[in-house]
Amino acid sequence: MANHSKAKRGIPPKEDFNSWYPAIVEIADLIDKRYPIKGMDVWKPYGLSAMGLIDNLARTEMSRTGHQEYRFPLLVPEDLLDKENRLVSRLKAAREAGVDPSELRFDEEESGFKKEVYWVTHGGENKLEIPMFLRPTSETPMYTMFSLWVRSHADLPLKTFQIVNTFRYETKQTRSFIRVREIHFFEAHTVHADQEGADLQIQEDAEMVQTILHELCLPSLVSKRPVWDTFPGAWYTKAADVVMPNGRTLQVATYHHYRDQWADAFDLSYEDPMGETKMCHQTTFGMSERLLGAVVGVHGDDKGLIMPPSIAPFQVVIMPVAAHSDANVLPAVEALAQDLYSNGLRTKVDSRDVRPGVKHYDWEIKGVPIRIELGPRDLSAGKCVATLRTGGKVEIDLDGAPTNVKEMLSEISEELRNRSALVVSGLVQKFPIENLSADDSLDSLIEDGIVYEIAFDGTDSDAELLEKKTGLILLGVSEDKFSEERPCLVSGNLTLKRSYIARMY
RNA sequence: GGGCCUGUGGGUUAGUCUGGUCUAUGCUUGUUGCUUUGGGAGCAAUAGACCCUGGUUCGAAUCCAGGCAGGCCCA
Repeated sequence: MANHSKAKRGIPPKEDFNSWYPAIVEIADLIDKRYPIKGMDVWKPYGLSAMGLIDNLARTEMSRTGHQEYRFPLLVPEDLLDKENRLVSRLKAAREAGVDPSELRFDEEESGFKKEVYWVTHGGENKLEIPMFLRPTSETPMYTMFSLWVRSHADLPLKTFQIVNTFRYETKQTRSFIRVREIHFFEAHTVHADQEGADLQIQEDAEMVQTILHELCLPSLVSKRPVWDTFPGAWYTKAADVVMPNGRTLQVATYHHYRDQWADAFDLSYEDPMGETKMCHQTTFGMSERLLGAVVGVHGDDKGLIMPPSIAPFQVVIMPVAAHSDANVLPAVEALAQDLYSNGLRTKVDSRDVRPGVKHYDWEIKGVPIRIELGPRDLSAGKCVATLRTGGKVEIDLDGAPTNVKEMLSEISEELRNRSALVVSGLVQKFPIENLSADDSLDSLIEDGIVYEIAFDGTDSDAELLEKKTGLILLGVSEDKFSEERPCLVSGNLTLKRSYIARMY
């Protein structure tokens, strides 16, 4: 009977993550994938609401740190891209010139977004003189304007952000929230007088990412990306990766230090107090609906989603029970809802005319943290029954319910943090051998779905060997260094650098 | 970039190989009525589909070609 009911909604077991994930995002009514363009899903109210709450976590952080929200146009004229491409190819040339050729990777690709954008070539019937593309990210449009806005040191720092949709013409397999063609994108861009200003900004970004991930109850691995994986035009790139239950890592946030490289390309300079013209230093910080994808993937279970209370569209759902047999039930439910609501809790009353079990299952699938039943029996006792999505059922007094509920919500958050930390600690393991050479066979040693921790301090070609042999990708150098030196997996050099290799989304 | 597979009501599925009683099956969902309400109740009625275009054929969901859409694997 119990098994039959699961099959009804068709949720595959979470063990089978590759089937579970795409099923649950639709069954929980976050999105509808049936729109006939690959990688472009329709956001449904429940999903959009959760995403909006995530956006607000970001907005809160932005406002706390003195960023202002802007909105730039969607279309970018092609000629603006030239600046960006010149910058990228110049940096690439410089890098190749300054580096021992043996350290270079063989598979250097053409940089920039040129091939990955959607083009607008016509206005009505007329072909456009200068084609335009849909922003894949907004450096180009923003910096074009920044160079008009920034003139003096008094204009700095300029701290901006926007939350907009961006577009990438993905040819690879798309997955809801994880790899999409229309991206719900958060991007913060800052301009500073000098490198120190930008350095501090990068620190601030790192803190904001951790604050947001804490709210979402998600652990992460923070790494400085390898040079070849650095954002085009950036001095360096750092990223936070969340380990999904199938052992693949999902990059959920990146922040880039540009130094003055982009400023140079966009003529972004200012006059300092001495009257001298100087180049600006810049940073960017980006996140997307991948945060929601990580929440879904990490916290959900066989029964459905589990929403962290901070972004649950409904933190509490109240279900009247046997309201037909006692006229006092509905008013009591309304009073309780009002009490919770006025105490800042996102509350929903489910008074649908269906059996209580249906309501339980529905809200369980959607991952509502707390479900409250209130019927004649409770009413006479002045109590109600609260069911936690993380497990357990308790009776609570109607008097002072908001305080109780808030406590339970923070218990749920803690529980989610503990659970996700436990899952990750099982998925991240030490590499099976200490020294890797070209002749080693790893087939029997490397386990599918595991993130490996390694000591690595090799060249680009060492990294290439490592990636080829393992079939995994190097995330970069972790913020979290080893406490004592260890030999690099490939080169054998002693190092403190801790790195991870994994299959990435 | 290379290879493979699949398109049947809102969802899922039978039928396709071997063309014809297919007037297209079951489950689920939707709607209506009765009934029921402390974890997916029941009965009845009703609604809803062969991706598109062309071809082969007396006859196409079924075979062929192209298109569109989706999925999988490898680099």
